[in-house]
Amino acid sequence: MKNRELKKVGLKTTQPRARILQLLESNTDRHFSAEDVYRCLLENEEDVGLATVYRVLTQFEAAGLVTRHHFEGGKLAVFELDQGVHHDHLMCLNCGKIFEFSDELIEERQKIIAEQLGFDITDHALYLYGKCRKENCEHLK
Amino acid sequence: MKNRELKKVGLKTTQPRARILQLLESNTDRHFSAEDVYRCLLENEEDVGLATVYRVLTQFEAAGLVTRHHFEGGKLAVFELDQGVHHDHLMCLNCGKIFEFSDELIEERQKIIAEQLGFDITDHALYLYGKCRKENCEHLK
DNA sequence: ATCAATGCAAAAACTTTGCACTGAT
DNA sequence: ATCAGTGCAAAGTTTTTGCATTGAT
Repeated sequence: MKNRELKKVGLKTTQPRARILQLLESNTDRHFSAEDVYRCLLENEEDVGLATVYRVLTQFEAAGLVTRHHFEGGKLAVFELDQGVHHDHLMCLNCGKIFEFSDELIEERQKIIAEQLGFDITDHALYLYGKCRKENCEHLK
Repeated sequence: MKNRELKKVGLKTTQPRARILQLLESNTDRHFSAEDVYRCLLENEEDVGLATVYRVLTQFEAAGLVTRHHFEGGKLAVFELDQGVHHDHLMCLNCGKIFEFSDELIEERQKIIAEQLGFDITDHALYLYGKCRKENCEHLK
C-alpha cells in the first residue's frame, strides 16, 4: 500500500519500510524517536529490528521523506514525516508538547540573510522553547 | 584570572573550570565539542579528565555561560561561549564552517508568534544550512 | 536466481556516574 | 579541616556495523 511513495524515492518496498512509513503517516502530529517507532511496531505485533528502524529512518531522511530533529534537552533524535510544507517548532519545556507553525516573514528574511552572506540555503530549522500558559499543561516530573 | 566570571555564576574557581573558560574565551569564533576542549587542553599540557570537561560544560550551560548546539549531521553536542548578544547560525554543508548572524526582524517575529500561541519564550535557536559560494570553501572529504 | 534488505548480536560513539582522592577556602 | 570538585574506570545511552539469513523482483 505504501508501494507508490517508496518507489518514488527509489526505495524497494519491504515490510519494515512500509510499516514505518505507515506509522509516520498515521501520526503526522507526533515526533518519533527510533525507539518510539520500534515500540509502536512491536505493540502492533509488527516485529521489526531496532537496527532496521534506525536504518530505515536514515534512508527516509536521505530520501527527503522525513526530517530529523534534536530538540533541546532531548538526547535522542526524533523524526517526523515531511509533508511538503516547511514548518518550525515551538516546544514547551514544562510539558514537552511540540507545536508547529510557519511564518512567511521569517522565511523571507532567512533568504535575504543567506543571500547577503553568499549562501545557497538547502535547509533550515527554527526552534522556540518556552512554557505554554495553558492550564492543561502537565509539568514534566 | 577567570576568578570573577566563575564566582559571578556561583561556581568555585578550580583549575579545570578556569582553563576551559579561558579556552572558550580565546576562541569565541569556534564551536567546541567536549572532545575538542579535551584535546585542546591536552595539547597545552593542561591535563583535564574528559569526564570533567563534560561536567564543566554542562555546569557552564546551566549557569548560562555557554550554549549547547546540535548541528545537523553532527552527532556530538558543541558548545560556544555566550557573549550576551543572541545570535543564530548558518552552517556550510560543504566545508562545515559556521557563520553567525542576528536579525532584529526575525527576533521580533518570534515574539509575536509565541505570544499568539500563548507561550513564554525562554530560548530559541535558528539554524540555516547551505553551501557557501566562496571560492575558498574546502569540501569535506 | 539474484542481490538488496533484515535481524541479531556485537561494537562503536557519546555521555554520565560511582568512588576514592585532591584541592580550594 | 571541610566539603565540593576531580580523575579514572566502569556503566549507560543512543546509534552503527558485520554477517548469516530472508525476501522482493
